[in-house]
Amino acid sequence: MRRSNLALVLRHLRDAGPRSRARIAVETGLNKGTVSSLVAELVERGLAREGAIERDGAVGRPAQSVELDGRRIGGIGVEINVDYLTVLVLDLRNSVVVEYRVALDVQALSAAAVLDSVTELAVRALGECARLGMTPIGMTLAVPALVDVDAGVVAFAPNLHWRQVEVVRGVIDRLSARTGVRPAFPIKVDNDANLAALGEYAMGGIAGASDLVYLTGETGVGGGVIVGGRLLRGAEGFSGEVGHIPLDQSGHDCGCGRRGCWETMVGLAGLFRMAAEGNDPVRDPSLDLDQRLDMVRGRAEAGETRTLDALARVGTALGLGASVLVNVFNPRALVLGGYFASLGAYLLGPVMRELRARVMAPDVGGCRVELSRLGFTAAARGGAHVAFESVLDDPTVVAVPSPAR
Amino acid sequence: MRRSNLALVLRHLRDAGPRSRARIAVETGLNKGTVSSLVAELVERGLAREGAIERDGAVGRPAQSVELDGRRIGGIGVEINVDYLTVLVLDLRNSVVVEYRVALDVQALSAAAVLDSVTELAVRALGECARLGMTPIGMTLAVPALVDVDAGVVAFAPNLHWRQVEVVRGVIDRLSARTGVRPAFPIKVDNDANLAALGEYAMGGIAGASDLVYLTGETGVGGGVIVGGRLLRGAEGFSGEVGHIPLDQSGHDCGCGRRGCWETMVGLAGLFRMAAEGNDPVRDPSLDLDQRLDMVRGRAEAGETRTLDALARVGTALGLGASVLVNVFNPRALVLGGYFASLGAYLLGPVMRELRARVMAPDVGGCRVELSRLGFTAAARGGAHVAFESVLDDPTVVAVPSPAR
DNA sequence: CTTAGTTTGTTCATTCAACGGACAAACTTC
DNA sequence: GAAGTTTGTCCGTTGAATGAACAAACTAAG
Repeated sequence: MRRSNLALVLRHLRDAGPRSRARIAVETGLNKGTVSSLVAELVERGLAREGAIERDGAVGRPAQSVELDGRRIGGIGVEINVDYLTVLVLDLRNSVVVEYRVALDVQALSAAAVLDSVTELAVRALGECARLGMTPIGMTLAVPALVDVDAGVVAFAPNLHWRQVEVVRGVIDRLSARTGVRPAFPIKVDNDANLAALGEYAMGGIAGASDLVYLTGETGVGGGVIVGGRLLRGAEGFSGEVGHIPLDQSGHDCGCGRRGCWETMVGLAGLFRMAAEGNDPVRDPSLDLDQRLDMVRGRAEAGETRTLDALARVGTALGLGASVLVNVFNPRALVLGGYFASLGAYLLGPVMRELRARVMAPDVGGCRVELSRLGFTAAARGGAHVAFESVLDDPTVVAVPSPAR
Repeated sequence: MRRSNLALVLRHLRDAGPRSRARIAVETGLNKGTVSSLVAELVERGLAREGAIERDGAVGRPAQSVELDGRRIGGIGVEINVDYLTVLVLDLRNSVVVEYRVALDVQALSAAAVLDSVTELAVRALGECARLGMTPIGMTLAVPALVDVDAGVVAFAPNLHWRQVEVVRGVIDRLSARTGVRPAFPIKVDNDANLAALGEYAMGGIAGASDLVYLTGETGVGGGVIVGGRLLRGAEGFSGEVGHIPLDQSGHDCGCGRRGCWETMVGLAGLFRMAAEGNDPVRDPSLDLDQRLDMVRGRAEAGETRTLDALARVGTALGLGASVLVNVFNPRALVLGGYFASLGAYLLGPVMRELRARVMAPDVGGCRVELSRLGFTAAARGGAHVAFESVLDDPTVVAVPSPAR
């Protein structure tokens, strides 16, 4: 009971912002005295603090504002992707406190070597946390893969060439070896699109939309879905496989062995194929992906017809597939991430046109289409954020600091 | 606190079956004394009762079994479909207590006339409840339509030719007029496939599978999805629109104005088109649907090639579309209802073949495919069942009967 | 047949935490 | 300067879960 009311007040403080005890009492339906006691405990645990005195000219005694104190605890998010690692620490207010990003050719390295690098960055981040007086409360790794979340194992990551990698155990062992103690916080792995969807939900442009579909354009198409404020995982954790919807039987061959899968139409390979001839540097697989994308963007900005045409076709195909998801989920928002976001200016028009034409519910079912503003940090942010769920559900997991010496 | 623990014990009793107080205490983590007190209150409210004394040869004092007492309260489910009405009363243990079914050409009648008939049947069902000493606890109407659940309004029901029908208000007004008092229980409307999905979840062959996709084959294809034990509704309640996934651009024209929608391939019209020539009675729209379906089944049983071929093609198309949903949701079960269930013997093979070929997760993601055993009562059962959710969430909504005179 | 051991379910004193009301503090308004 | 308002704390009351003790109803062993 105490726990759930502590959680209630803490969540309210986070969602509604700083406010007086009296106002919290009215808004949560709790008693004033109860709120005082709960706030005192939250302050003691370093999760809340008193802010300014609101002397705003209203009659009566001025209110002593109470606000979220994020600085005492940190959530750590790690993203392992094809050519980079990101480690990022968030405070309870979702501000980025620490961010490291290093280029790493993950495909060329063994999983063990990659986890070594991850550990390296994590140790640096933990050191920085300690310096700032932050207690790390949890760490989540985002991987573009089918992930067995409960076991902490990456089952299959085609783009990393990983199969059955015990990520959680690997990281725990390495951190223990490096620091001499087992990490005191929980460590998890999850699919990158899932975590990015959570990141968008928690701190993106449409934060708080409790039903949203996140699509990320990379080599393939990744999907993450929030339903009723909770991440859709499915019975075995394999949900969100949207890339292989068969939308064009006469289309191109897909890596999955079939024909005309959605990702052959809207994945990066599809874009490059449509945008340029075979000998064009845009289609040179030895070049850096970002570089090739930049070339596409440059040509589009210059008004090159073929490029614009390719983008329009990708946009139409994106809208076609998105309409399926919008019909099925009726989300409040559709968030486009990955390269869909960086080339969004050219895709949004066709996407909206398709959605308007194909979504059965009136006015696209009230669904807004947004470009991700979190860019490539969405997954790491989502990962860092999940650590806070445990605190938001039960604030007593944050220990009361031992009395001053 | 009291409420949530009452709910905890009641749910446990329903899900786990009859058992002693001591066992409930162990299994719920509550104190023995607390459980005694909670059970006493549940008995007082007529939701539980003492059963047999379990003298099963074990050492120690024999256990006094406690079981769910469903008989005191009833949930009412109504299904309004193209050519029939069903009204059905369920007790808390999901047994059918009363069931009425009448043929009604809903398309030919005004919405007002249909609601009159619904009221007629509901009054009969309420009378029967009273005779059995049952208190009606809620009533839900299932309609094949886009429904605004919060407003209690059918927004659009193409097959009934309804648009913006205030169903809930209409039924409340008519019941009030007929009985002289406003109904004391909440009345709701919802989409039929949604309610059927809930019915399958609560009492179908795979009851308790907290992630399931329900597909019903009728004129079109209806979809209902349970995610994490809760019905997927979407931001505006328009989720589950699966019939218009564009799977065959070269296909037939769809009523929605586009081409090659999934339901042109697997809806009844598609089946009849593939199974017979234009002048065949199977394609005579003036005949009864059930009759035409019986003809198809008869020919299939007789081994007629063209019919079997058509069923195989429908099965393949069904599996193709289902693979999209299984990839997106990764459900524990896919339940086929409507005509998919009655002709399931001929569809299951091709469906499974497609799923195995197209679902990315290993072994179809652990998804079982089941034919609905609730048949055409699934939606009404689901509707009757939703009334119990409020009791299961807060058992105090069932009043303590006033002391004996 | 008696005694010991086990399990069930109730009773009761204790404890935890929310609630309602009283009240002091700190303001504005008249 | 008095009256009115709003905030936040204090404190006695209340509702409900807990733990321990205990009676009841059995089995098992000698």
